[in-house]
Amino acid sequence: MPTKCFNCPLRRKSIFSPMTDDEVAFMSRFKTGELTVDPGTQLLMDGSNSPQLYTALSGMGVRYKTLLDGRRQVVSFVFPGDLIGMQAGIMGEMKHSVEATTAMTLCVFSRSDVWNLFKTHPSRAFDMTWLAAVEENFLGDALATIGQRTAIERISWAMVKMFRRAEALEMTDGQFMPLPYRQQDLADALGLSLVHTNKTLGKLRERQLASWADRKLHLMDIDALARIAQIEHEEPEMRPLM
Amino acid sequence: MPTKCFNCPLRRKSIFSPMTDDEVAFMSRFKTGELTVDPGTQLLMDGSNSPQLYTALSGMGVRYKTLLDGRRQVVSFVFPGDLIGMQAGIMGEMKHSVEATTAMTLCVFSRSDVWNLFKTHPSRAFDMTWLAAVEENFLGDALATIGQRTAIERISWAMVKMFRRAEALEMTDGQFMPLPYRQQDLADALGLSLVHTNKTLGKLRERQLASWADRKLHLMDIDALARIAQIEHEEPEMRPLM
DNA sequence: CGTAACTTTGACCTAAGTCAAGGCGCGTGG
DNA sequence: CCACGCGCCTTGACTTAGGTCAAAGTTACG
Repeated sequence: MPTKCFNCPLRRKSIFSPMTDDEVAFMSRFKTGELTVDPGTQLLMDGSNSPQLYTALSGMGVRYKTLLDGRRQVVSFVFPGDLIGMQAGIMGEMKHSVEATTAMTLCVFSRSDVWNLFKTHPSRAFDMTWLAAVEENFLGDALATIGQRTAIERISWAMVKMFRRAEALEMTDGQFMPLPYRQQDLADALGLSLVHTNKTLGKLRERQLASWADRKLHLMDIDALARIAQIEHEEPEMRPLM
Repeated sequence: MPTKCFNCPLRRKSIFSPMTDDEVAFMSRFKTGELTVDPGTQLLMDGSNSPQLYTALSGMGVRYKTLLDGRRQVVSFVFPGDLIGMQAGIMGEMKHSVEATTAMTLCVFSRSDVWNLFKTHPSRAFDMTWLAAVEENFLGDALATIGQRTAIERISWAMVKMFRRAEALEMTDGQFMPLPYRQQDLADALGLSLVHTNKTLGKLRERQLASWADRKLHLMDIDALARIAQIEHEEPEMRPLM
């Protein structure tokens, strides 16, 4: 039985900007269903013009691009609350693929309703654009990371970024958070080889800064990691939820 | 004397989706002025909450992020028709800086009118989101380039991408296009050192594929470059102009 | 209990970075 | 009008971070 938007568990998290009753009611109508998928499921394919967009309710995934010869770039990790498939919703075609890493449940929206959303609910349209801007900003940061930072800086950066996201979503438990990916996924996200990623993770473990095993990430010293990665301290910003 | 939107020279280019008379009229009101700047001018600063957004009418620039210790990542090159400062317009604060490389003229919009645009002109709001999605897609491609491609592939990728953009804007002259940047800018965009960028450009010159001097790029064999970069052939897609 | 999907480790290699010096064109001021 | 300084490009010599290869652990699972 699908969750009704008005008691959406995600919306209560303090990271998400509040919605008016009218907005919630509209989203309830906008939502066409709920989807549950197994780990490994391909949600969206590069080049597809999927008629659906999704908001991740629970579970985690990866977005990635593939070069002709098979090299893979992980573009970002999908966390609960993320909107998936906006490119298809706006531009008509996906430019990357999305795969579920764990089991996921997703709110399903219909692409053809997006235009209606823009016409009748400008505040929700604004929020959707906000999400696009947040994503653009993130990709810019990721670009700076891959383009300029060393391996240990990159990995520290990724851990701090992911941990902060997890904190905002109340997914952390003390110094721990779930991190159900493979080292290969992180390597593909950071433009490093699997072997070098593994060895660099080993260094962080030795130095008692972070350790990642059994799909759990343990950050022992997030400030030290942030210093290594040269991440400035920033308050978590509120963001909309679609 | 500022150009009126209804005879905007840019809008005529076939790459830009057509606008209704009503949309043009609205943009005319949305536009608060025109700005002309000298080469080297800082248009927007990381962290600023500039009250303005711009559309580049002519001239070229760079968007970039800077790490604490000064390392610089060029996020993208600004071409005519690009919307600048949407992050501030939507999220309230710029997350990168923008600098004019050549002299530029820009349409000026007021950030405080953006919300009004969403309320009264959903089609223009949709277009703005489209631009954000295009930019997001581009940054994803750039990420894949820096993360996965070798130096010669990266540079070939950049040249083909830029040349295609220039073609769409009718800025090319046969095999030539203006490219007023320094090698350092390209290096910072691709995550390469200046020296290695220079040597790789030398290789492309030797192999008679591309040569870049005197702020002009000469692409002798764009297909060969696209093959090196593993760029799939794609028709230039129409995009909105703000 | 075998096999497949991941992680870990060691040995070796190479693409790209760093350092340093020189060249070239241009603008400015003596 | 020339020369000196500055910004940018070029080149060569050397170094290194990170890649590749290969093999051995580990865990989960049918």
